[in-house]
Amino acid sequence: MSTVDKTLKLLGYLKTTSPELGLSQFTRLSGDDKASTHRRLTELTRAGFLEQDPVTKAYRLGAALTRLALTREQSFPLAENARRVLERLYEQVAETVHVSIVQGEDGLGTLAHIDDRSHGNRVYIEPADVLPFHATASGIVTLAFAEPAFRDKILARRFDRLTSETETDPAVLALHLEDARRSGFGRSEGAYEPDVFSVAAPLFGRDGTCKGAIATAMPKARFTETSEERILAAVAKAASDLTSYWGGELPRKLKATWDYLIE
Amino acid sequence: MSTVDKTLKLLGYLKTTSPELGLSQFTRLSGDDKASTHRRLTELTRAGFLEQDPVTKAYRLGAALTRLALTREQSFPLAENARRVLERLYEQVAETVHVSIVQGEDGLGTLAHIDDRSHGNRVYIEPADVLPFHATASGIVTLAFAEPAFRDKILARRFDRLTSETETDPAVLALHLEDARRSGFGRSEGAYEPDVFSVAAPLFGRDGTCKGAIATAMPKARFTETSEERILAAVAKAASDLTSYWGGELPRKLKATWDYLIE
DNA sequence: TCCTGATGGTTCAAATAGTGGACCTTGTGG
DNA sequence: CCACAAGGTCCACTATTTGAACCATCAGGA
Repeated sequence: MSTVDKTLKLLGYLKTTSPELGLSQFTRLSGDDKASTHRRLTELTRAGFLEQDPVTKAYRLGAALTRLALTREQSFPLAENARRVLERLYEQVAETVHVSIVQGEDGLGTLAHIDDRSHGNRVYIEPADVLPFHATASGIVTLAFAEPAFRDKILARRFDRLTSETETDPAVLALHLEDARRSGFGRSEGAYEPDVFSVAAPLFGRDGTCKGAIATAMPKARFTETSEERILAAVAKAASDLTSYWGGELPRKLKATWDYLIE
Repeated sequence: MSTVDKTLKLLGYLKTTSPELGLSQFTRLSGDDKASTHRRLTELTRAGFLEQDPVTKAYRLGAALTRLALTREQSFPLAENARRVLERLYEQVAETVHVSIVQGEDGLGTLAHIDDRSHGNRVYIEPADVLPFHATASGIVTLAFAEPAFRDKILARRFDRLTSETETDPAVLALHLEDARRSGFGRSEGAYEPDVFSVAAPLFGRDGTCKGAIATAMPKARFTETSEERILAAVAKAASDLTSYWGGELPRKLKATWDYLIE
């Protein structure tokens, strides 16, 4: 493994659950010795990828990342396109909608969302939440269309039970993935939050890989046989649009599957 | 210079003006040989910091950056805090307001903004624009409070004349910086866009350095002697608030200067 | 008071990982 | 059909990275 790899890997240890780490913690996590870890951290800090708290000496993610992400966003406006597509989708489904993208191996991070404002009983998005792969419609469908190697790595983990409906058995989850691959949609019925129903469709980037999902979430009661086809069609259309805005393409199979929905 | 440095430096060559570069272009820009450059690019691609277009073979900034920036934003919600403070500021000045942060050596990138919706004659923010240091209120005040080394590096450049009012003489710009340091405010009178007046105040991060500026922009005619003090006070208050939300502190001198405005 | 075991940080000989000139392949324009 | 520039690869040589041992500081305990 190259030095650069080892150095960049350090950034990955900083998560929302542990946004600041000290030298010793990095050393333990990486399994390398303290001296090398320290030099790597110093290099990242010099480059602006990390910032060091002058008092506690702890390291956190730095401004250079924001800057580069901003540049990326300006050149290839993923979030802006997402927002545009979400607005159209929201007009059609009148339920909370969101676009989330893969965040390492933890789950999905929300890139953009619109909260429902038309119903009394609505679903809120907590934008800081990381959506777990196994318990959300977005997670399931993303995994279903992800690279096999990545999928296997995730499926090899232990899954938390978040509600009484959460599926934690890898074998059953694999069936759900199979189902998502067949239909093009991920579904979750209260697996993440009780009583919340959600449908998600995959999004693909320029390199053809699945980058995340677009989804809508609503109280279970409002997902009826009457509304189902309308909602699925709207979500599929949105996923197809956003994928092409992102410069990607739907896999041929998926396009064929959705043919009857997006004409 | 370490390998990691050389590798990370490659990311810096991707800007909004050249969002995609090929191997040869990177090689020329870095001055290194092709083989090393190629290996570095490959490593960055593997780590997700770059993406390679499968057809053109060109490299662009990758999804890992968005992911890490998202994590940073969730842990230390710079943009969210910015938006909150902007809303308060907008209520007070009822003009277009924005927060922009240093983007390498090119200028400032806009992190959040609210466009005026109360006047017929209003100023629009183009969020993709990079605000040059020499021609905007935000740029001037950021430079004024930046590290001397950084300031000198920027001042050593050639400046473009964007409007008939743009100042391009480094000596005169140095005086403007002096002025901004004294008052705590940067000003621009049509130097970026004709007829647009703007006032900006500096923002400081946890490490005590100036990260960017908060500003309001309006048609020249609406910045009058009557409105001036109200606007300055609101901007100063907003800068002070946002700085402390960001975990930073105003330099003691500046705090004293603004004392009469923010009590 | 003086241990003990954390923390962050530094040193330098040994060894590993990075370097870059030369080379291959493909595609475009003349 | 050639020349040139593009992306990419090879491998002997060498410079950078490595990590055990080191120091300084701090907090708690006997």
